[in-house]
Parts: sequence; structure tokens; C-alpha cells
Amino acid sequence: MDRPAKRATSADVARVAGVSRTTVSFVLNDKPGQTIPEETRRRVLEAARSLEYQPHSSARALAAGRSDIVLLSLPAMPIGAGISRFIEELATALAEHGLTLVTHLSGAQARPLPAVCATVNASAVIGFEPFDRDTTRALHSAGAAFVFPFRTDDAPAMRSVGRLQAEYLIGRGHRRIGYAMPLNRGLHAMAEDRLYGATEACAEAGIDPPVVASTDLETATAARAVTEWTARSVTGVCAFNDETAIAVLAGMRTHGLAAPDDLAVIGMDDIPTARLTVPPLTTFSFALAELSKRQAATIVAGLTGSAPRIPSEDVGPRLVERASA
Amino acid sequence: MDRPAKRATSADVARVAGVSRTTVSFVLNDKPGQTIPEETRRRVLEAARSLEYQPHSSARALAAGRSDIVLLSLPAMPIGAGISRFIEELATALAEHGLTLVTHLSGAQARPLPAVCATVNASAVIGFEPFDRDTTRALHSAGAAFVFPFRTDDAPAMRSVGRLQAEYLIGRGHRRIGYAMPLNRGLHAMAEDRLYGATEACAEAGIDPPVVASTDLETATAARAVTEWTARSVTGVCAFNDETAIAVLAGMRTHGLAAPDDLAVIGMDDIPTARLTVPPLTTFSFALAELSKRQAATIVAGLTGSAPRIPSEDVGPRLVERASA
DNA sequence: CTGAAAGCGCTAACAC
DNA sequence: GTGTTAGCGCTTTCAG
Repeated sequence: MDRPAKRATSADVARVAGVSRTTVSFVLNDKPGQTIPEETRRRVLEAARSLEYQPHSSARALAAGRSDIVLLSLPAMPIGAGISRFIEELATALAEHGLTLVTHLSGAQARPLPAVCATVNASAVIGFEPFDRDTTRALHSAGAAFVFPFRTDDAPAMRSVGRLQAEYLIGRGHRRIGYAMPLNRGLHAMAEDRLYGATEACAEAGIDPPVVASTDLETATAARAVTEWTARSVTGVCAFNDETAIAVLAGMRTHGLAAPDDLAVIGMDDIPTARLTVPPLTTFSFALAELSKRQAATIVAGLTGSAPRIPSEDVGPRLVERASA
Repeated sequence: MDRPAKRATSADVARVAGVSRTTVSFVLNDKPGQTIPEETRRRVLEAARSLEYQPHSSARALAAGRSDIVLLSLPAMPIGAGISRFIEELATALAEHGLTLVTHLSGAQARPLPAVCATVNASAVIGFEPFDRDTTRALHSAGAAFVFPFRTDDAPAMRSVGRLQAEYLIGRGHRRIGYAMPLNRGLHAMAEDRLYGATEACAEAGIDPPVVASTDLETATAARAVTEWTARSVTGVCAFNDETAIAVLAGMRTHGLAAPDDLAVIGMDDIPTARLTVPPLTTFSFALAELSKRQAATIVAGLTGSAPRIPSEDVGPRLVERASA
């Protein structure tokens, strides 16, 4: 906590550079269609730098009618390394186009998303959760030109997670699959999706659907889940994510069971600690970089009105084979 | 992604309510010192609601010279349940005073914090990390009236982390302490702080300062750190955080060493998976709820100019004793 | 108690 | 090519 400092305005820059504010605006925004002499341009840039000029975003937003802000809404769930990285990549990709990403953790009592959207004047909002119709409308009337809820059909990658895990296990000869659901409510919707994918894979292989058991991040509940699986002769389990998988491993340990021989377990996300377990966790990692590039491309296209130049690289999860399955 | 909708302005509200924009502004902001008749007030509120009026925050910020936005900067680290809750509480406490919290995950390549601050026009920024002098200045000139870095003297809790870890170990008879630093650059400043606390504790106990070794979240580097500690007859190590501690545990395993007998290790944070390791991790957890109430009180006081009504409950880390140390 | 008027700092037509 | 001008939507003296 310290004293504020006087901020330079575009008029100051103009004065120092000996040009008009318009010119300053043009060069600072690289306005296309204008032909500014190199010399003038240089002077303006120089003046801006020497004054540590930072455009006042509110004024800019007010005048231009849109802000450079993209709001990401995260539901109340733990932000693991996977999501962190996604966010980071997204922020980077957006930043390349001059867009700034801020996130809102939509906790229980916190302000409703539309209010936050209005307050920060976001011109696009991305949800890591689905939005209902009302929310979407409210978001628009709060000033967001674009809203991208997290749609499962948007991200083929999402549902396929469960599918890939199950297919891997089936490919290794397992005929009785278990699924470890997180007890955490915030994760439920996502987990259902993944489970659905696993169920499809089982159906296609002509085996029974996964035996699902829930667990939180405690050895005790995980141990109970393990009991259920072994009782029903499950030999391989797909865990919702790596943390859940780590819990399963811990639960197995209390029964004296070891992966992968007694029970194979496969995680999802490839969190940093996944390689530190015993045995190291076999898992999948999202091609987060690709996914976020896509999101960013879609958003940038929407915001600038340009053609959605969406990279079509493979975006599916990649297997990280270690020893647990 | 959908079509935008026309937004009502304060002029619309004024027209519908049959008053001037000034009056609208007064009643909507509860301007003190004004005496608006109940009837007028009601009409304005009614009109605002029927039009779903939402003040345009940029315009407001531009005119008023300050925004209602508080920016929280999170370093590149996993956001566990603990921190999530801290954020939620903070957002709630701030919302009670009309302030909106948004967060910025300061990843590696993302935009620098001051730029984000300028873009969202935050009037206060809180860091979950310490800020150096330059950053603080940049933040101010980016428009933040108040910046609250995570200061050790603000939060006795912070530096005391290292101290508490070391004291615990010393209390258990260890005379040769190790400190596990994260290789991750983003965590460095915070880690130095904690190490400093540990060093103090050692000095006070009359033993040598901690033997510091760095590691990232890989078994190999952790194993090297372990080698160093054992070579220098360290018997207990304080890890920067739980993840680092988990890495140390993994590193020990490759040497056939087991905690706590061969080497005691103590973490920090009490992340969910801390209880799932072998052996379960002894660690400390912050009293996040209290901490956030304080932060909110301080900020509100600063922003409103009122007296800082700060609750003085205990905010220090609490020991979570498990088996690793 | 309410309204008129002057900006906040910036962008974008439109002239010079 | 560059400057003039008119707002964007809101707050806030200052009259009435």
C-alpha cells in the first residue's frame, strides 16, 4: 500500500511528440489504412515510452464501445496443474491479439457472473461450465458480445477422456472396468461426461459397463471404493483425474494391493505429482496448448470479425504411459 | 455465442422515471448528503429495474476516477481447496462493500501484472506473492490506488512458515536441517522468505543454517537433493510446499530411504493429496478464512478511507501432524 | 431537492 | 498525413 502516481494521458504524449492526439491514437493502435511517416511514428513511440504512457482502458473502452477483456469463469472446483496450464496458454494466446484474460472463481456467495462481467466490462466470457439460457442473456446484456459456455460438443476431447482410458485398459486385456468418480459436487458434471465416454467404450468392446464407485481425496473412502471393485472382480480402473487416481492408489495400499498387477489404475491430466507416485501413474494429458489456441482463435475471430482461422491440429488427450496400468 | 442486446443507459432510466440523470445517479449511488424524496427514489429504482439497467462500468470509472475492481494476482501454483476458499471468502467480503474481485493467474508468458491491472482498471491489487519495488510502482502508475503484496510483515504467517517447520523438526531432536527449494522461478521469492524463517529458527536453536537444495517435481532432481542432504548428515528437511515434499519423498524412495526415520520431511499447505502419500505428510495449513477477512477489511478501509476495522483473530498456520516427520 | 453543464481520456468520422 | 470535432455514459460542482 503506497501513494498513487500521476498518469500520463494521450494529450501529454501528443504534446511531447509535437503531434495531435489523433496521430498518437493512430500510431499506438497501428490503425490500418493510415500512412504515418516513420519519423512521426518513432517520435510518438519515443514520447509514449518516456512518459510511461499507459492508455486509460476505461476511456478507451467507453469510446471504442468494447474492451479488450475476456472473462473466464471457473466453477468452484480445485484448479489443478492441468487447468492452470490451460488458462496460462489461453491467456498467452489471447495476449498475442491484445486481449487480456481475467478469471472469476464463481464461488458460492460471490457475485453472480453477469455482475462481474458488467463490472469488468468484458467483451467475451468463457465458461469452464455450461451456462443456462438466462445466464447467457444476462451476460449479453451485461455487455459481453460473445459468450462461450463450456459445451461438451465443443470439446470432443472432453467426453473422449473416459473413452480413451477405458480403451487403453481394454486393450491391455482387462474385461472388467471400474470408474472412480470424485465425490466433489463441483466436478460432477464433468465426471459424468467422462464416465459416459468410458461406458461407450465398454459397450463397443462388448463388456459390461464400468463399475462406478465414488471417492474423495481420503485413503478411507478410496479403500472402500477399492473393496467394491475387487468384490466385483474389476481389474482395471479409470480415475476421473490424477488426484482421484492417487487416492485410489492409496486405498489399494491399505488393502496390500499394488498396481498394476492387483488393479491397474489410469489417471487423467498428468499433474506434476503423477510421476512421483508408486508406481508412477499412467495417465493422459490434454493437448491444452492446442485446445486453448482454438478457444483463443474462436474468440479473436469473433471479436475482430475476421474469419475464424481455427487450427485443426489434433486436440485429443495424449497417453502418458508409466507403470500404474 | 449469441447476439448482443441493447443496453439501457442512465438517460433511459431518467426519462422513464421522469427525472434528470443527476437524480438517477444520486439515488443509484446512495449519494450521502442528498435528500431525495422517498417517492422519487422509488420511481427511479423501479425504472432501473424494469429496464434492467446496469451502469456502464467504464463510463463510471472514467468519470469517477476509480473503479470497483480489486485484482488478485495468483502466482503459478496449483489452486487447491484451501486457496479457493480463501478467494471465495475474500470475494464475498469485498462484495459486501460493492467491490468486485477478479483474479489473474500470473503464468510464465502471460501479460505482466501491471498491464492487466491497467486493462481492468483495478483500484486495488492484492498479491498472493510478494511484489518487488518496480512492480509496485508499475502497479500504481497503472492506476491502482492500493497495492497489497503478500508481505511477510503483513502476514506474520508467511515468513513464519519456514520458521515453524524448522522449529518442529528441531523440537523433535533434529540438529541438522535441510531446506527443499522449488526450482520453479515463480515460486522463488516466496521460497526465499520461508527459507529465511527457517534460517532464523536454526540460529536461535544454535544450530547450523539449513542445507538448501533445489528440486523440481521430478524424482531425479529430488533424488539428487536427497543425496546432498544425506552427504551432509541432514536428518530432517523442510520442504517449500507439499508438492516439493512429495518430490522429496519420491527422491528418497529411489535411495531406499523412508521417512521419517531415514529423513524426516515436513511440507506446507496441506494439499488434498498430502494425506495420500507414504507415509502421510506432516504439514502446516493456513487459516485462510481468517486471513481473507483481514485482507478484505484492510482493502475496504483503504478504498473507502474509513478506519481499518481489522479482526485480530489468530491467523497463523496450524500444524497437521501425520507420519512423515 | 432537482436540473444544466462541464468534463473524465479516448476513438473515429470528417475535414484541412 | 494530420488536426478538429464530436461524442461514449457517467459523475459532480453549481445554480435554480
